Order: sequence, then C-alpha cells, then structure tokens
Amino acid sequence: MLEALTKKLKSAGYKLTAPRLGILRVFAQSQGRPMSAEDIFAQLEPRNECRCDLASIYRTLNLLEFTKIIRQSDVFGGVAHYELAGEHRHHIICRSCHKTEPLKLCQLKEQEKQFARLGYREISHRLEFSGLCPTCA
Amino acid sequence: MLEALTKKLKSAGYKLTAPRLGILRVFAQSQGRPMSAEDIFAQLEPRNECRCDLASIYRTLNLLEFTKIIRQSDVFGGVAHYELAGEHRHHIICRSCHKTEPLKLCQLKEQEKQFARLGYREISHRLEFSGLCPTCA
DNA sequence: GTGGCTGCAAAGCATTTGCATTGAG
DNA sequence: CTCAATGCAAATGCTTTGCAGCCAC
Repeated sequence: MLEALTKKLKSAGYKLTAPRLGILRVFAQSQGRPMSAEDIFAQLEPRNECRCDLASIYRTLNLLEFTKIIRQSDVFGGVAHYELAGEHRHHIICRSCHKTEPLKLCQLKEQEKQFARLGYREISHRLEFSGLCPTCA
Repeated sequence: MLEALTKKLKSAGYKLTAPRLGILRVFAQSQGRPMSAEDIFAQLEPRNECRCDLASIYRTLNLLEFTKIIRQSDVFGGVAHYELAGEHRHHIICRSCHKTEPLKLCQLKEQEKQFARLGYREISHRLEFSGLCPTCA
C-alpha cells in the first residue's frame, strides 16, 4: 500500500524525502478519512520519521494532488481536507463535531434513510459536478 | 420574492438596513448561482442602493446563514460561496473559470453524460452527506 | 431615544512564497 | 556533485473583530 504510493511519486520524477514518506505513511493508514494539513502534522512522528515544517506539508499536499495521488475531499470551516485518490468515495460528516465516516455505497435518498436508522438527524447531502466547460475545454 | 426574504429577516427580529436589503436583492436576482462576498460586493449599486463595506457583507452573510435564508454552497480555492436556501439544487462548476450553472435534475452518471454531450470535459462529481451524528443529536 | 448596524482599520488564520541551506539520486 | 526539497520567516488573501458614530424601529 505505502509502497505503491512511493512508487507512484518516484515514477512521476520526484524525490522521496523523509517528509514525503511520512506524509504518505499517514495517508496509507488513514482509512479513507479526510485529513487537514494540521491533522497530518499531528500524526507525524518527529522521533523516527521526520521533524517537518507545516509549509512542507502544504507543499507536499499540493504536489500529491498534482500527481493525482490524493485529492481534495472538502473544506470545513475554511480548512482543506485531503484523502487518497483512486476509489470513488462518499462521506457523512457531523455538522457539530466534523467527524467523518467513509461510505462504501453510493445511494442518495435510500442512504439518507439508513443514516436516520443509525440515529443521525437533520441529514442532507450535497452534490457538485465539476469539469471544464465548453469554453475552457 | 425579495419581499418574502425581507419579511423572513424582520420576523426573525433583525433590522432591515440598506446593506441587507441590497444583499437580499442580489440573492433574489441570482438565479440560484452561488456567490462569494466579492461577487455580491460587485453587484451592489453604490448610487441607488448603498455604499457598503465588505466587512458588512461578511457579517450579513453569516446572519443570513444563521437565519437559514441562505446556505453555504461550496468553497472554491478558499473562497466561500452562498446561495438561497430552500430548493434542493445541484450545480456544475467549471474548474477553470469557476462559472456555476444550477441544475434542475438530480441524476449522477446519466447527468455526467449529458454534460459531455454539451461539450464539458473531465467531468466528475462530489457528494457529501451531512447531519448530526448520534452523539451530537 | 437607543440598541442594533455600519464603516473603518487592525487583527486572525490557513495557506503560500522567498531565500539560504541541505540532502537524495 | 547538483538541483530539487526543506526549514524558517515573512507575506498573502479571505474573513473576523474592536470600536466609535449612526440610523431603523
């Protein structure tokens, strides 16, 4: 898993440094849960791994997004969150504590009913299409 | 339309001032297109309407969101966009120019194919459920 | 009249950038 | 060795906040 990620980065022509390896490890262990730069920073182990600057995390996140290893998941309260690219995934996010759960299925109303059965309240969903419009394409 | 919005604000116990009226007018004429604070600022008419500060627009947006007259639509490149609450709406956004089109339908893959026929490229969609989790509810 | 609103200016935060130094290939 | 990547610090850009004056009710 981690090895596949490092390989992807190197084959794209980028150096494998300690900060990058650490960040990829955090993603490999993230269980599909979207993470902010600060989240990742908190999960790096300064002893064994690296003592890396927040600026480097931001730079690495941009690089990993550019190489399509990760994608931006969403922005909560002005803070960007990222997740591994690859699988098509949906999430349910608590508006109160911002805890995020990844889903396996992809259904709308039916899925909302299932959350209601699990005890979620005031459920809504948001769907955005994006792409290059005819003018820009 | 505009009258219904002002009524909602007043019945929630807030004063109807020139900046608020202007901002509500812009939303009433927005055709469901998500707008940033700057977008709204640009559409206010300083002659007839009001010469209003950006800070007041941000304050008003927060107030209108709190009173559920508008909702945050999405955040593109670190800039929050808002739209009138009420209808369930989806959008297609150009990743290049950020132009936003509101949709009437709610279909996923089928909808993407329709955009492809219209000339859109590299289409993707994003779906997020939100609500109060069992702990917070 | 008076408390809620506003404009203005300054502060806050997430994120980016400039630059000298360092280290992966 | 060499150029890309890093750490540090300063800058940027969106958004919020403190405060004195103003105006909708």
